[in-house]
Amino acid sequence: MSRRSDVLELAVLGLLLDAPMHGYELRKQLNSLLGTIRALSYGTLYPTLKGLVAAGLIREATTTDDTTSSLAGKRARIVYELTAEGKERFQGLVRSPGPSAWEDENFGVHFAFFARTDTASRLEILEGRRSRMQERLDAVRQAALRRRERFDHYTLELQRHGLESVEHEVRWLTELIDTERAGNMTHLRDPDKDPPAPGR
Amino acid sequence: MSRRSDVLELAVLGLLLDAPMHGYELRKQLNSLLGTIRALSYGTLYPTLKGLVAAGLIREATTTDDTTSSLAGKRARIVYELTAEGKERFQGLVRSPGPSAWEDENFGVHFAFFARTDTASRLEILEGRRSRMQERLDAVRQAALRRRERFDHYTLELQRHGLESVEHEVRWLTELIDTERAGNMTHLRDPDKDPPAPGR
DNA sequence: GTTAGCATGTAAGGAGTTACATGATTTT
DNA sequence: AAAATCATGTAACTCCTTACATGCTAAC
Repeated sequence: MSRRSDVLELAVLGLLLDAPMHGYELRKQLNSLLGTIRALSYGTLYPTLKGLVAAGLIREATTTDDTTSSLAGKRARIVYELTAEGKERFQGLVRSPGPSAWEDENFGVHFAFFARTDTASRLEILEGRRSRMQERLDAVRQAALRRRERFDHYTLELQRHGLESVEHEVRWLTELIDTERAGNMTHLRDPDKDPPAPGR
Repeated sequence: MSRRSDVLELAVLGLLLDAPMHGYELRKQLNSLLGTIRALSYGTLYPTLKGLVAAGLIREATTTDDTTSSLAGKRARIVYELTAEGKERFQGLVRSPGPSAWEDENFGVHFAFFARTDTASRLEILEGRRSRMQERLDAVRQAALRRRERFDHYTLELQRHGLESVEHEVRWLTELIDTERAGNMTHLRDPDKDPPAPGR
């Protein structure tokens, strides 16, 4: 039970799509993926994994592979891999993201799996995110106009820096959108037809 | 009961220090203060206010002031004001911030009340924040070096933009720190001796 | 006179963390 | 042999949101 968030589900499935992994390793990958900003705890991760197993999206890998060292079937670690349903679910999550994908907390994760999607989905997320950011710009600018009296030097400085950061992100997003629209990603293959070579 | 977070307490006390207010108004101020990023809900705010009253830090203002319109003592709104203990508590929070002040969620609130502090406290927060940001830079850079293989184009792009943003913030912080150290804030008065004129 | 905004509140629940508990393996 | 790190898990708790419930006032 205990409904897990879509973004965590997406992240776990996405990582397991690249390679089967056990929980501990998964957490490290997850934290480096999220840019050391969010540090997901075991108290969240392990129950989530159990939930995903119960939902039939992942399974415990029975294959006792000894790629790491010479421990034969000791079963200290539990390696998880995607089921067919899990792969489908991942495609579903990554292809029809919905508004939550352009929230601060979720955008990064969706972006990180862009290589697993198509141009349409990428554009949906990038453009949604840009709209969000532009709304934020408008809101702050209007607030600044409405009452400039009650803000002291520091508050104004904070606001100014905030605006600058958001403007910077908007420019970045615009560049990415233009590149996607142009479609001349000569250095990238279409992940639908020809998925990029996995890690090792 | 229900221990409230220090940052929320700081924000509420800080706003009430400027002017007594009722909950609804407080929420709007709070949200514009936090740059429209966090939208604090009533479900958090009102219980917090009750908690602060119970703790003796704020009180319901008995003075039925009719600055807004001609509603005589109808008691639709509950205007809160700081007690002497509340003012002390605010000074305590703002003067000895501790490590939590340079976290993402709290830094902005502390910064917004810089005008109510002294140079030493400001520098403590600014320098702590800058250290945090530099640690983050180091972590990402090392992660990028350790395994450059398994990152695809998009992941790298996300990482690059993240680095750029954090570098931008570090430069900003450095400027602010230099200004504080130089002490030539000629356009600002010392808030200890001569607090800046409140809103209206 | 009804819609929109002001204003206050509560109950239930979501999404996570912290702290704890356990044991195996690797390094010093 | 001890310390560090790997690895898995649970229980309690925190902080906050959502959804609901209520009533008043301003605008159209």
